[in-house]
Amino acid sequence: MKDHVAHRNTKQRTIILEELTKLTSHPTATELYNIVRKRLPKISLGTVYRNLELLTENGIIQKLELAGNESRFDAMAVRHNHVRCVECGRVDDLMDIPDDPLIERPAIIDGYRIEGYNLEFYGVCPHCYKKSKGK
Amino acid sequence: MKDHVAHRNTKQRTIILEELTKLTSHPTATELYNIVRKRLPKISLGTVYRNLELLTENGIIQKLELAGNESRFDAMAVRHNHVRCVECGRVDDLMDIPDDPLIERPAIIDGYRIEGYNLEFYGVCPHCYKKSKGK
DNA sequence: CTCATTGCAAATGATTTGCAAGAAA
DNA sequence: TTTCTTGCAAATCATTTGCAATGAG
Repeated sequence: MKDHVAHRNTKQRTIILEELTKLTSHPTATELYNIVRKRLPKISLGTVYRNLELLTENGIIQKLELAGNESRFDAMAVRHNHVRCVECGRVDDLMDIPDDPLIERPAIIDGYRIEGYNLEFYGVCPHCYKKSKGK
Repeated sequence: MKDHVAHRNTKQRTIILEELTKLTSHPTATELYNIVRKRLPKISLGTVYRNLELLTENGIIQKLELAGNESRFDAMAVRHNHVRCVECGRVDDLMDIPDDPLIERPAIIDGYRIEGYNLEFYGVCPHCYKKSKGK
């Protein structure tokens, strides 16, 4: 979209990407904002949103738009699936699950030019399962 | 959740379900509100939301929580997949696509008790494709 | 009578945007 | 310089909620 525009290397952008890369927790924009704030106390949440959007457009990071939930961000650009815990909301990677059966689908269904799909598993994470057994 | 509570048959609830059932367009709450308002001019958007939620909890209708988009509602309670047009936002049913390959997955992955998944295709609908060719 | 439900308005929560000041290139 | 970016605050958008009044059973 904006391939022709010169993007500048700002301190903010660099640190946002650095901190996101350190995390495997798929933070929300606000969570990442709170982390980045430790290094850049003056940064604003709006800047975090703008940069995450830009990095996503450039394919450097991935935006996980979870059904009915706050978006989360993933520094791993390689496509892979995710599981969301219905209890605590955490999101984990599912590297083992191949997404091939869906990729094989025809590119045109019912007249639609299919561009892709969103697939998201949900369930109870090990931690919350352990807690619920304690009841 | 509320199986023990007595639900009352209100005019509002009846008409909301009636109108939703007439539609195959998977309306948003606001779209349905505007339709229902023709029969019940005093109804409020909040009432529409509350009833759609209740009907969903009771398994009478389906709430489609689309990644990063407004929720839409479907009077067909039988599970089936959907495609969303990235141009105009409309959502259509995909009755032909079986979702079996995913159902066969193990119930526990990486420690997660998998309860289900959200799968949503996206692409360009026939109508928008026709328009874009005209450029 | 009771209490689920409604209409209304205000509140919430996530995300976006307008704008003047600041900083890359 | 030029113009992309930022910080800040206000705006937006979907959805939820508090509350007094209403109505179904």
